[in-house]
Amino acid sequence: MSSNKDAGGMKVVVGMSGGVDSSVTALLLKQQGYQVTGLFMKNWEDDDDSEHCSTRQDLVDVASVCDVIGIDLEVVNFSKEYKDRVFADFLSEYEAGRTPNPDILCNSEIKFRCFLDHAMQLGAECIATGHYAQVREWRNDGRSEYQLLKAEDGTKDQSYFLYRLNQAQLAKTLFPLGALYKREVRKIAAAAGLHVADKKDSTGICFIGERPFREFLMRYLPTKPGEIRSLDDDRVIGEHQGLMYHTIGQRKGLHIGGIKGNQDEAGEHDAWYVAKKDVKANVLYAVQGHEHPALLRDRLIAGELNWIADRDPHTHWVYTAKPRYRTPDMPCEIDVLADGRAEIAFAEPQWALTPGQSVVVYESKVCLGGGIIL
RNA sequence: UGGGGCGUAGCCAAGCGGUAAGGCACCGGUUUUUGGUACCGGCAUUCCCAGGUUCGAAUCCUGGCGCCCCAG
Repeated sequence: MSSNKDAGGMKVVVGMSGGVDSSVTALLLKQQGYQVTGLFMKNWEDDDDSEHCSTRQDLVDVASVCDVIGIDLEVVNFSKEYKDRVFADFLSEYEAGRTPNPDILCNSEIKFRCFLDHAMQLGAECIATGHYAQVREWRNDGRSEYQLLKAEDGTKDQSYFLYRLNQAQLAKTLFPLGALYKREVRKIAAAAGLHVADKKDSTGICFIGERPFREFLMRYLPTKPGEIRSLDDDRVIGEHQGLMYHTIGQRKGLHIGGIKGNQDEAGEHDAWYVAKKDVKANVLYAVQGHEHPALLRDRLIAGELNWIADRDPHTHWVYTAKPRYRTPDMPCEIDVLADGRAEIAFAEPQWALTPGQSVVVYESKVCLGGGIIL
């Protein structure tokens, strides 16, 4: 975070979800002397049964936390914007056979755009969220540049989800948890008497929440049955209900059991994994065994690039990159191509590189940006 | 209907007289601010059916039924 900013009375709006992280974020800023307002976003209208709707409880939690900390709470609804700028893309990507990461778009389009703009209208000078990441202002020749850094707690680092942010957005952002470890955050919450101290971390798509994913998709993308074939011999080995319900490297949901001739003497089988989608022919290609070579590739092309510093990375320079969230950084070289795309070559083959997912590039602790795998 | 082989959970499959391995699939959980992966756990009182032999059978015998192969 930009700790050199003077906290004296500075007005900051904190995005609060009802979890420990954003609660402690607000608490810390308040303690540091900021003038803090909590803002709860409701960005998804539940047309669902209430089974998966935890936002009601989340709002109750936020209100309680704000009360304890002693800050004002506001509620906004960006459902329309979320639907138009995040969810529409999410659906069209799935329809095109890719596997998008909606939370990345949600950050660049909602949290750090709609929310940021709204905070500015409220007279705030900056916003803060409970992300585990850091922003550093880098001064050089009288110019300043904002860098996005990994969190101190490497196991919780969320810079991956923030790689599409730009200078203007980072300039107005604080990540007070960036230097803390998760266990410390929970301890702080407990010490301050925040009842969310032990609340379970939330998962699932941001604002939509955890729910049976395939069923959820089916509500928007109708089934379209087709063949499942073995990539190796082109044999038909099953049927799928729609390519969009599967992703590269996926094992669950293929319903492929034992096949005569594909087992050892004792009848033991390796599991099958999705290796390729032929959208045009509506055929899903699968491969047997986690270590199958078809699941490994050492290079990829990425599009829709975003470089946080507004300049391309060096060609033939060794960086590291994550081809999906929560995989270790892998050494790689980047070749920025003429058409706004980039080729990334990894030192080691990567497992199940998936179109639609994001590759995020790092130079040590600094997140340089990234793009979407084509 | 001459000869041979086989019928074990949704699929593949061990067992060949001593009281149902294993894998895949599926389900549940853990991990996780996407999807996925990985990990852990669950999953046949019963072996095509009906009789019989035996202290005891999925395993032996008899008769059905159903598949497959070679002959015709």
